[in-house]
Amino acid sequence: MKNQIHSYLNRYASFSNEETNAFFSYLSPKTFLKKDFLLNEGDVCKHKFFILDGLVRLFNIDSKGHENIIHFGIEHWWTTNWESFITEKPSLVYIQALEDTTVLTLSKENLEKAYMNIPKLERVFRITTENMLIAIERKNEFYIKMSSKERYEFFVKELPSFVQRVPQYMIASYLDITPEYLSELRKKK
Amino acid sequence: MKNQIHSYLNRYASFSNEETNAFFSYLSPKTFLKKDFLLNEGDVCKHKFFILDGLVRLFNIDSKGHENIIHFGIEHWWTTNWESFITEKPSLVYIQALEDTTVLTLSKENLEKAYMNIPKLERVFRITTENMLIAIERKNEFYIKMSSKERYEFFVKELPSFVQRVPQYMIASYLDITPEYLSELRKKK
DNA sequence: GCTAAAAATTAAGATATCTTAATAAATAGA
DNA sequence: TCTATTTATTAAGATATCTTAATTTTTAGC
Repeated sequence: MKNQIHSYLNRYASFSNEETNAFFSYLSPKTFLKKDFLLNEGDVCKHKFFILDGLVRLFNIDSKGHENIIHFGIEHWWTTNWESFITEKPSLVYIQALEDTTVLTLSKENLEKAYMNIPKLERVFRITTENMLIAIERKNEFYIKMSSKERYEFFVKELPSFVQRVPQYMIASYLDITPEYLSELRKKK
Repeated sequence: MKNQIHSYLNRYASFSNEETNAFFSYLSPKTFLKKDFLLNEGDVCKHKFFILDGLVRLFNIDSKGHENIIHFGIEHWWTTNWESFITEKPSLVYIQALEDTTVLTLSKENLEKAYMNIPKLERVFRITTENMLIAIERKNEFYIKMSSKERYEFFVKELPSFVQRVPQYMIASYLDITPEYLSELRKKK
């Protein structure tokens, strides 16, 4: 567990064991059962979650009562509702475990303390945020110009493990396709 | 000019005049005429641009020869092709001035030096990157579930100055609508 | 002010995707 | 193993959006 954190930090700057320990002390492990909510709509998101094991989805419910999945999160990803976490406004989205999921939670309070005590962390999170930005932009660019069918094929090719672990109707939601139409697309193929 | 930078930096941490000057020394001003390219497809993006005055678009050209606008950039925004800048791979996109545009350029080399000499900058860019992430996610969430018509109305409401400064067919491209269909939508309204 | 180029509109027909509603298949819990 | 619940499929009709191509309007350069 501490190893995972140590190697994570050292990808972007050099951290001594003491520094890793210091950062680790700001984290607390927590387990969520399948279907538990890591974050509820309306609550302020006070944590970042580093997923050690499991799978979560971030979604909202629109005016028609439909769930729209915005992201999935899996092992070794940080997940949070950025907007709520940073602005401290109530979350418009839910984060829910799709499998039993173990995370390390990092509160905003602790994160600010960590930045103060270990300034090098600014660099780590600056870089990981940049990487996230790239990932999101890349996804957008691909997805915007692909048809529903192409999006699905791309998803299956790039993220086959999700196809195993996530029900099809949730993948449809993530790809912004109705489950019925996705079903048709799969038949045609 | 230096003022703009000083107040920009001090939004996120406290910088002395000396520190601001030090950062400023890493920047060089440059002017692009309307239609000039700040970045060409195929080139590695070696700079971030802080726009002092003017307007640019970031776009690519798809397999059918159509231009797809991904972002606009205006005064007081940083613009760059993140993916190419960070990974140092050839850019898949163009950045082009839509008006005569004055920028401060910051090379990757200088940025790394600046991070070394003024570590507080890590914090500034960590925070601005987070803000960008929020902005992109917010845009995605809104846009994904809006119809073409709603997207256009939202754009007009939120960014009226763009409607003045950018030709309609480019707004259509940004909103992922054909110019013909946007024209119909405007008529119906 | 005139002309060429760029931008916007119009309209008809084509297509992708959605909606609804019913049914079938798969899965989880007792 | 059985039953209830969840998930996936099917099909018909509706709709949003695109494609193409021609026309009009606006803008920029001389």
